[in-house]
Amino acid sequence: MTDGTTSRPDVPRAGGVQSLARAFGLLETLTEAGGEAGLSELADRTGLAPATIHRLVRTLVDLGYLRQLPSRRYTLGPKLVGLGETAARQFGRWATPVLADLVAEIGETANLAVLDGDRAVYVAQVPSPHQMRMFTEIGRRVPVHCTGVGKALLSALPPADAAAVVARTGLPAVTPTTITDADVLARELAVARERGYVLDEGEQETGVRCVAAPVTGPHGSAAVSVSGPLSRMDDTAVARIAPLVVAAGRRLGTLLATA
Amino acid sequence: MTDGTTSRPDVPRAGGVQSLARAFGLLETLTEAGGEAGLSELADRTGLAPATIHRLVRTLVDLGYLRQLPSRRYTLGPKLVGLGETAARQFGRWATPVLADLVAEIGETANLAVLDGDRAVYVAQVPSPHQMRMFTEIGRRVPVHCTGVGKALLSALPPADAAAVVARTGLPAVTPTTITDADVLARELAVARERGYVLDEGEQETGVRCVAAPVTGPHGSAAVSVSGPLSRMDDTAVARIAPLVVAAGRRLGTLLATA
DNA sequence: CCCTACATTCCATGATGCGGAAACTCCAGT
DNA sequence: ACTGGAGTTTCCGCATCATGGAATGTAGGG
Repeated sequence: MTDGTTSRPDVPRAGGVQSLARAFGLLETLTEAGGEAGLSELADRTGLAPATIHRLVRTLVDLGYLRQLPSRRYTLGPKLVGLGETAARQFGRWATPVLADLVAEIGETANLAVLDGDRAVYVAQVPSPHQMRMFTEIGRRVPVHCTGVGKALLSALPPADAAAVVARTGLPAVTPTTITDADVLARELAVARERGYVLDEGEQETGVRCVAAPVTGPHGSAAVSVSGPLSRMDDTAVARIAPLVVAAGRRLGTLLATA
Repeated sequence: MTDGTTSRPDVPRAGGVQSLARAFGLLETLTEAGGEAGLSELADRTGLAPATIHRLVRTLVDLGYLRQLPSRRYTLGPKLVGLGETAARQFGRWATPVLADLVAEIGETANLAVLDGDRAVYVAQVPSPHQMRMFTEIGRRVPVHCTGVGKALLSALPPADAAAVVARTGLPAVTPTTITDADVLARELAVARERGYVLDEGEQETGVRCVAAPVTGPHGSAAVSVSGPLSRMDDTAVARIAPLVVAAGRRLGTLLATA
């Protein structure tokens, strides 16, 4: 280590335990590599010595957070599923009451999502009492450019950062109304910043309309959304719903900072 | 690695990177503590020096895997949700085709679950084409004593280990048919080991019948299940379904060892 | 207001993780 | 079958890095 190797640009502030930062870096690298990778692939991607990676990865396998396939490649292990679920439930604990209030007032499904990397992850949900309702799984990761929560999360970011996320993920069309132009999206985000909420007009699933608002917090921010079928979510309904969603976003922000 | 010292629940087994083992131990401790804990509580539970814990925990906070609340207590962070979801999806990738075959043959929802700690976690699912179908979220953790997959997982364990799990979790009644006696459960597990599959007779949700079989693998084992409403899952149907589920369990076991 | 409990920072110590290089394993080519 | 090579795993000496006791800072409770 003769040169200043602590200045790794992609893994910014590693002022803590290096082996830990490296191990989690490996987990993320594995994720980026499609959830499965060999040792040398990890070495190439991270620039670490194979021996070092092997020791870290071996430890993770022993602990059950990684699995080694018979092909000697590595995959994320079952214990991570449990941890992730507990983490999601943790968020849900303080968010669910607020979401439940929203559902009680509005009658449509309410969701809470956080930004993880370049995707939005649903961390809490309260379903609508209607027969026909949205079907969103907690823990599900969705693109940011075509979802209410995704756009709300982007609107809370500095425009440059939001643009960077979009540049990385691209804007694949999921439905006919999906926004596929970065400039159009940027303009919509500007509007969203102005009025405090954002609409999703069937951009991920046809016939589903969604109102979303950011939850401003200290660390990574979050977003609330309410979504339902077009038949119930007409313009009048949206006008009534939007302020409620924005208010819920504020309440959640306060909770997140206080609780 | 064939020595039987893996039965040490509190201290994970050294041999790897200690700071890593300790950090993940802290994450697990945090989970056991209800998802939220202060520094000294973690110190009490783990027996580590506060300074050591603080440094590890600080690193995890910086990395986004832990959140520090304004009360200075710690919670699981948002990044764990994403990792967990990716891990679950990873399992799903190779399991889904097999589950889809099951659904095609049987017409009922098929699930795959793994044992995580003392709970069963659903890691993959293919829903039935029927209107009325099971509603299981991926990543959901359910008790072992009252679910098909749970009992199948237990049946794959050595009887003593299965008994230990049940002793820790207890047998709370969820429905009128839930098994609440450890001996009755032990006897049913013995039968299951014999014939290769296990039934869930509305033990977690009334009116739902479920056929489950273990997936024997090298590391932690898994379990497949098929579940549907009593109206469609009569005795004749079960007799037809059971061998298919057992066969799927074998196929998945082979895949898990080969893929 | 002081006092106690808890969280955080400091710092000398040596245990612990590091990585270059060698041994090994699994395949693919001939 | 034999050989070559890419990828994986083990070895081991060095110094870096994590460690934890003690000191300092920071809320809440009496």
